[in-house]
Amino acid sequence: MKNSCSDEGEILFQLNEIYKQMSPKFERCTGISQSRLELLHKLFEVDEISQTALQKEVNIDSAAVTRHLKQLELKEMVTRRKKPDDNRFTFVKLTEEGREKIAAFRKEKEEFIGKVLKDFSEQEQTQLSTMLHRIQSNIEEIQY
Amino acid sequence: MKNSCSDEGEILFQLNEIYKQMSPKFERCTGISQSRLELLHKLFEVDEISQTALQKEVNIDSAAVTRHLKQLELKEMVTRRKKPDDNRFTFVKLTEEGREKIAAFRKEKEEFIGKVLKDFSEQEQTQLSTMLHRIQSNIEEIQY
DNA sequence: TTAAATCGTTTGACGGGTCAATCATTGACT
DNA sequence: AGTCAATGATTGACCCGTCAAACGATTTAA
Repeated sequence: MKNSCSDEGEILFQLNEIYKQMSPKFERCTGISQSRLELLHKLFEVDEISQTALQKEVNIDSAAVTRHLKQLELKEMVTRRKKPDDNRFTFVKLTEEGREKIAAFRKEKEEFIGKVLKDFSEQEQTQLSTMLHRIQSNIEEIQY
Repeated sequence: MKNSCSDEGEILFQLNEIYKQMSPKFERCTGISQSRLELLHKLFEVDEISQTALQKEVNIDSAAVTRHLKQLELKEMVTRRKKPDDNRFTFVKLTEEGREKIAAFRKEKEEFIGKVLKDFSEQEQTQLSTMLHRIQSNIEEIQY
């Protein structure tokens, strides 16, 4: 009750601010957006995967996935082809060039993460992670 | 080093997920977006304010502020007028209707926050808030 | 076998954010 | 006074996300 104006609201606000401040810096430092890098990471782990399968791994709309992949195709980081025995599916795959570039992105990302979590002990990190997980669960339970 | 794949990366990922999952739910539950509500909150605290002054309080682009205010004006939640002695400025002010509506939004927001932080003790909340502040500071230090 | 339902993908319209260019107004300088 | 710079607001182009509608391909059912 009485703390609703001190910490409670503040935390939501902070989560928001962190996101808004971190996203653009991440993009500048690493040279790629978080969403797109996440997409590439998933592609890195597999050989070839259909778009919907990929979409389910990442938390973004299938429309957005299509658009990302189109642009990545233009940049020749991925190739796409129809699944031979079921033309509804399109398979996506990293190009050699793509695989190489990802390594560089990963490195930038690691550096970035290190800066964000500077001065956090391992213990603090797990503690924070646990709390964030609890928040995530709470959010999941909220129904519209 | 060795924990870079366990917690470190996970935390950034979580912060992202929380934002992406929370924002749409917030909007559905409260009936207004976080940014717009923040704008209204600032307006609530003052009588009349110029757009740039408002923009500096909130962490969004002045172009976005202009667009928000135009829409809020259409909905008759705010009024805008040129500053008499310096026509470059436009002053913004809540309408009576606007002030009343905000009360309702606040209530919805409080409820929402309660759900997000369910089962968090007061101590845990301050602990979390402190850590988030540290992260914010770290982010601020990062230069492009 | 044809009609309907389903599935994966794509597209269009929209909301909301950024940056860069522009406009009107005002202030400062000569 | 007249020019030039600074300031606040606006606009246009773009990125990235959503939803809903459409489209082709395939499967199901009559």
